[in-house]
Amino acid sequence: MNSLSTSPLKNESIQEVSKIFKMVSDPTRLSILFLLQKEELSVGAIAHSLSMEQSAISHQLKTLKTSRLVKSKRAGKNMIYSLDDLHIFSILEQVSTHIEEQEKEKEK
Amino acid sequence: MNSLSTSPLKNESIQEVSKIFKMVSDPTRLSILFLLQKEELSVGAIAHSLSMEQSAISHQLKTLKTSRLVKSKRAGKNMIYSLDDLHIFSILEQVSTHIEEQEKEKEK
DNA sequence: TAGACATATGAATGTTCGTTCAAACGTAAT
DNA sequence: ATTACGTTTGAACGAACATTCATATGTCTA
Repeated sequence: MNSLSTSPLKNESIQEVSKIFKMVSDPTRLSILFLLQKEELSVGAIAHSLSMEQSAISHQLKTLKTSRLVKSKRAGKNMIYSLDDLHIFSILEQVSTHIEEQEKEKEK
Repeated sequence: MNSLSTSPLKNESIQEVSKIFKMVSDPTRLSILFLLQKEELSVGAIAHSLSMEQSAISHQLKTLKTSRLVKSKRAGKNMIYSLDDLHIFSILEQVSTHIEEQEKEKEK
């Protein structure tokens, strides 16, 4: 695929960029990232805040960790998760702004 | 879900933001957007450039159009597609930068 | 060490999604 | 009108994925 690339990115990079986007394309994972932007949290705290099962959150945290977007540390019985990639947030904020501008357009 | 939101975005907005990210999380769609950043192109030209079937490209262009990321105009037998949303590109560029920085980290 | 609590793991399920194939549609030229 | 070309459309297939359930692992306390 993409044998005649004219993009500014290498073809392998296209794959990596899309992987990053895939991580934040799931509402649950996106919500987790927004929560962690404010403060580090345990799995249970995230699950409670999102009204979802601990297992589901744990699974998603694992994928986020594999993608190096979050990191974890143990605190007694709890596992505390926090953002491992702060750069991702300038991106999230930019998209949020994007959305807000489109909302305003719709109202016209 | 997310009944006790502490995020800076409304819960409905989380859904919308993830939809945008979903659009650019597919390598084919992402490649199309990068191609169109350079110049407007027909369906066949995109398909040839990516070494994919026209039908597959056409399907993806439809979803991109529905999401208002691209627009189309007819030129004889051809349909010419171009970007409809320029804002999305400052985001793509930012992620590209993000990737490049991570690549450098890996080399250490 | 036994029990309770927090988290992780793996299998199973249902759904979403990208691609392919075949056929239809639209346009231009002969 | 018929043919050729470019594009679209819809059904079908298979792969990817998010969630759930049951179970296992790890940690603290009594």
